[in-house]
Amino acid sequence: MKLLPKEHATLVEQAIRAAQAAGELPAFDIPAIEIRPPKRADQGDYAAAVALQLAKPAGMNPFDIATIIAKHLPPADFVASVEVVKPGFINFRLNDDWLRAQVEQIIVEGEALFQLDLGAGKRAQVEFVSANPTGPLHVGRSRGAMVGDTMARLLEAAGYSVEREYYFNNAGKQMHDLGNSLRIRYLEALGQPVQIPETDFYQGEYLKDFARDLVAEKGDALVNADWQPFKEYAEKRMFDVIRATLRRVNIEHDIFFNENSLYESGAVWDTLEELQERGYVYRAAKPETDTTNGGEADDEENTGKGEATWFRSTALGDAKDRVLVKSDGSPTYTLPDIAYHLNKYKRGFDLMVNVLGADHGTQYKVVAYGVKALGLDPSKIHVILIQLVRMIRDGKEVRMSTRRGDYDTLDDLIDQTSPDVVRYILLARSPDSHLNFDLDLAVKQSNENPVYYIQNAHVRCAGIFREAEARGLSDDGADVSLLGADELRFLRKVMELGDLIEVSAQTFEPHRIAFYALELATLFHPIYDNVRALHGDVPPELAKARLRFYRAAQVVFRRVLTLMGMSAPERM
RNA sequence: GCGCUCAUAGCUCAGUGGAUAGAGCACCAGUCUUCGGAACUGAUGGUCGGGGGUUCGAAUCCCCCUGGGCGCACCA
Repeated sequence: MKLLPKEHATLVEQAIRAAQAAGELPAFDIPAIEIRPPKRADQGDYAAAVALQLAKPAGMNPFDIATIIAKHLPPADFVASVEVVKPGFINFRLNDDWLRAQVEQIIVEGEALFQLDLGAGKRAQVEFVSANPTGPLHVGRSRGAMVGDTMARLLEAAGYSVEREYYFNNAGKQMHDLGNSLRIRYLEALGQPVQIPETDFYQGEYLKDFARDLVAEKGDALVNADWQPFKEYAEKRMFDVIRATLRRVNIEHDIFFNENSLYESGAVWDTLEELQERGYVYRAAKPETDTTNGGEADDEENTGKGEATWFRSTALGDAKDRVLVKSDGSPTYTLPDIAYHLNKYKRGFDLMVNVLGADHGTQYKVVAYGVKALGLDPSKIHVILIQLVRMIRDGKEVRMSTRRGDYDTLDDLIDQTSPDVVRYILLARSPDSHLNFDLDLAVKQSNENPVYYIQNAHVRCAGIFREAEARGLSDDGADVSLLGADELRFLRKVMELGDLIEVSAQTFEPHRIAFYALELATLFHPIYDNVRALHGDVPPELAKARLRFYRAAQVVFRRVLTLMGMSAPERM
């Protein structure tokens, strides 16, 4: 399938070169030529503003430049006409016959529609979710889950070979607290008098369930055990729950990477050593430079703790140096984080995408400094920073807290709505934008909810073919030249999908596909009303051509829904 | 206080320096004697938070201001 913006850009570039060779345009460096569909239909299907950009370097009137470019444009099968307009726009109009012929091409490509080779031979990794298994996934985390998985799908569509990775830590204080919390619940389940601690305790109902199961399995054999066996049991059970939840929304990670393995392999200390060799490490009771307070104020937090090991990240532009190893000899989270990314580089990915919550905004920069300090190319990593989700119910914000157990879990949310609704709502927002998840709206199964609107387009196509089959009608050997203006309008939009995949993948903006899907559905439904295939008044040949069109439309909706990790239902 | 980020229709939000700023929902008015029906059509609705600047051209880039969110640990 052709990427029309690129195709047009090539034509324009060739025209500029030809005009320069003919002496009609002066010599200048040809800029990147941007071609895009204009906002209004009377401005053509694709437009180039390059003549306006060239006015200064060429020292000419933009309209004249555009006229000269248009004169030198080589012919192309997809172009019907070219028009030069007022300030200097070059407007292209697609050839209708060529467009109609795309119906067959769409059907041929099927589920691989607009599969690109942008990342051909390249390996990409997307790290997302990465929640420690201290509880079920809650809604706050799940936005990153949908964005990450959709990002992975788009990269696959762009031609990358993609690995999905989940990074977690089962060795820290959180997991210790989890084990201890389960221990208390276990004793409680055995009928022993227990005191529920005020702090460092996970209050979720799920631990009571685990405790009951544990009693059923082992009886009172663990009465005198410490937190450790409880932690191991809880971790295993928790991961089962988390993976099952993710599977419900079509997410499956290829690799679960345990931070602890970086300690077991020695990678953490190797990383420190390498940073040291490169001159980025020093030991001191205080940072060498403290740009936050000019080194004047004697921070209490920096005193009386002895010597720590510091990362001289200020040498790379950081606001302050960071502690790598505390004075008690244990590393901070920063060091294993850097070691983890070093590990990723060693695995040879060409591209690494990290999906993180906005609360990690500072931390990822420190990791980037670490990567740079190790002599690696930080531009291979791209971070998608996700703003937090606010749950709104009855017009009011619902606060979430993992510890107190009164949060809305992703499972709850799926139960109340559907996997597809959750996927779409959490995807259909720019990552930069705060997301108000209106629970009341999401629960509603009405046309206020775009998910149904989009999926219904696919359902309607499927319905047509159920009915056609019942009537013994076929679209074999259809003459697509009979398709009209409505269908052409839809096909024009379809032709934008390839560019959308490319841009989304390159700019790491998976939300674009969600808006595209809605636009496509908005275009489709009126056509479905107008362009009838099964109505008695429609001549057989025309009916056949229209069926062919709907077959292509169904392919497109299935492709788009699949890219979003959603189902393409046959009926609703 | 410092850093990052956001502010666009009543609400929720799109908008990759280009032409007259868009969509969904809500609201209002209609359509289908319901074919395939979570459907369709139309209307209303905007000083793009405010003020400067760069540019032939700014919602978009730069600076200042106002107001939200998040971060500023030898926690993760």
